[in-house]
Amino acid sequence: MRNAEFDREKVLRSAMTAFMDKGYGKTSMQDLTKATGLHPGSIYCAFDNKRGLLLAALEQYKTDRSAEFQSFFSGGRPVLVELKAYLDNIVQGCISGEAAKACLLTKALNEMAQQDEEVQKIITDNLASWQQGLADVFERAQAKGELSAKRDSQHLARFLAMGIYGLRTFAHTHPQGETLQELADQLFGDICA
Amino acid sequence: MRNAEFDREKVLRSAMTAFMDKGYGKTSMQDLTKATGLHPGSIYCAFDNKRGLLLAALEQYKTDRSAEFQSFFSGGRPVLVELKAYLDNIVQGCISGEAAKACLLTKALNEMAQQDEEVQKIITDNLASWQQGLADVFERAQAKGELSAKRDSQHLARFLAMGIYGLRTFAHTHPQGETLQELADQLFGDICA
DNA sequence: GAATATCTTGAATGAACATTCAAGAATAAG
DNA sequence: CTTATTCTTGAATGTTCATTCAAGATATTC
Repeated sequence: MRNAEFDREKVLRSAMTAFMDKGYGKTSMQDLTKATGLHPGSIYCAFDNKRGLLLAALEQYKTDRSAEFQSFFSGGRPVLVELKAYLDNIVQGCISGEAAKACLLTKALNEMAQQDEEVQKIITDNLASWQQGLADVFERAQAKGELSAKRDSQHLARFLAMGIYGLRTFAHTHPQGETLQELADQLFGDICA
Repeated sequence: MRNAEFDREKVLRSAMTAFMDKGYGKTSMQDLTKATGLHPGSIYCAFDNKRGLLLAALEQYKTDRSAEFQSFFSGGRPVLVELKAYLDNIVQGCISGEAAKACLLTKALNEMAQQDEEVQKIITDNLASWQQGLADVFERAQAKGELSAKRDSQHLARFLAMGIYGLRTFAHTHPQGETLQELADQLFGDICA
């Protein structure tokens, strides 16, 4: 007997950032061995192949981001205050340029569209549940009377999701943090008016 | 003496769609010879290499989209009506799924970010001039009294550009046309309120 | 119509890549 | 300590890819 030596979470997180930096296609197996510290054989033993490593990384990404989301909306403060903090955090991520200014999901979605149906389904499912999370937030804000119930929470969530997608792409063209913060503030204001 | 036999514009347009379908990296030279009808040697003679073909395709894309933009804002109708038609046209493009629902610029930008500085600069310059075009439209609407001059035209253009980027990414996850049209209408309404 | 310049063709080249595998190393069980 | 099991290692494999180039084809010029 003998146990695997590597830390699965650490490996998946480094694979994640490698994929985010270069994209799935341009990330070579050599890049991945360097990033993870694993040798090719170990990767193939643990994850089948490069695509399997992507799938596992996506799973880990989902776990990590869900936890992050929960921590932002723990309920200690007014819902809209929590939402504002969440948005500001996204803006900061765009500014710092960490991991090519894109989340793994949207980056991979842009790359894989119409090429790998299974991956695409995993990604869109993840994004849909994130969007549902936003809808729940709006629902809660409306239930607590912080937000007019005139607009449907699902509508609001869709619009915010669209705005966040757009913000990330916009960040690629405008690295200036001030402009991004302004846009995010306007987005927040339009939704919570 | 002898002149080149192929139609440069046709070749570049087919290269454009090939790059949009698969992305630059995953579009092989074989794909490109099939799409353009040119043999490898001809491509290398005319465009130096695969990257050169991308650069030329980007140039053609800029020309084509500029012409399209001008045709939408020719001035025959109220500016805001023209703008609405322009937005609806983008929504239709997203629905039909033509060319992976993304414009070549944003698709390539997502793929090349932090990898090819020259290509990135060309793309961001193109996007900046498109955004300036939108700002000019808002300026004109304000000058004609169709739109309140309270908000800066540059601000409005930034917000609309962000919305359109977001709409395209959103379309990847939600193929339903109804939702996209709703989002576009809300975006238009928020801006031209 | 001959000469010349240029373009076209597609097989050949070498590099980069994902993947495999057999040998070696390390741990656990007896 | 010995044996059995599993993990690790990294060179080898075969494929795919961008790129090159020399031979062949075609148009223009004189």
